[in-house]
Amino acid sequence: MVEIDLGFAPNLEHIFECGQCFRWNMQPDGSYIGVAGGEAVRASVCGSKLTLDGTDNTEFWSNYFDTAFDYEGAKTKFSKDKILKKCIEYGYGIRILRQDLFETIISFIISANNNIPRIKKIIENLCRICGERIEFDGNEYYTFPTAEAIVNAGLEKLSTIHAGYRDKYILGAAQAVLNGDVNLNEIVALPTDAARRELLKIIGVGPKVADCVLLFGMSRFDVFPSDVWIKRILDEAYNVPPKEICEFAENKFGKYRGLAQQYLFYYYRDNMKKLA
DNA sequence: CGCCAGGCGGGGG
DNA sequence: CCCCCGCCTGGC
Repeated sequence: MVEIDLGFAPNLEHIFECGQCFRWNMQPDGSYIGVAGGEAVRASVCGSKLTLDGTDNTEFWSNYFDTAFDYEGAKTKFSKDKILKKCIEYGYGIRILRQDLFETIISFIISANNNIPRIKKIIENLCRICGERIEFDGNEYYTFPTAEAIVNAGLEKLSTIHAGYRDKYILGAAQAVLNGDVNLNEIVALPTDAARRELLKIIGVGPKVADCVLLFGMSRFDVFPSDVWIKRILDEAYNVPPKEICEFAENKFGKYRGLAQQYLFYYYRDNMKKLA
């Protein structure tokens, strides 16, 4: 078991349901089971700590939950804005997970023009057909596949994961990573704008997917992913039209604007749901 | 049945 | 450069 001290009582729902990840599922007892780093683990809250059953790898999971970043400091600065303050009070436990880059690219290619329940199903199907089987707590789970495993599966087999027209994008991205056309080790070393340009070369990766990859797979907090929800939210909350979102976010929220985006998104998505 | 859901690629103006 | 259309699939 691994214990992680996040400085205050963690809120798993805030972390896992804010739209950044697809492989964590709430259990009947309120804990979450997820797969990352080749391990399946159960995350639960124990007092002020996050505990992970099924692993001894403190180093990996401390990095995954980004224990180094000063969330309290960022939240204090953000709270000068009344609207953001309200969002932070609602989703105070949000953290940006440091997810695997390749997994994030493939996952957000799948996310395009899609909804979360279906995205999760497709990713689980993908892992089942070409990930590695692992066991945890009497059940079977599958690791996220390597680029090589996806290429070896081929398009015909990939068509069975029900990704629709995205299956060829998944295959193409995996091929590009495998043959070196896309070099992930080089991309992570690039400044954000240059890294974005490289990501946009991948067929199936547009501006929104690229920004999600930068934020969730590369911890670049200086991006502000803008999807239909964020467009609605910025119009409603700040009266900012879509074309001005990028500039507005940079000026208003500063270098950690990607984190601000998560607080806004989490609050307003729940809030707008209730209205419907 | 039609519509659309946390975009994107491709084609035409 | 911008805009517009079609798109796999599943749910309503």
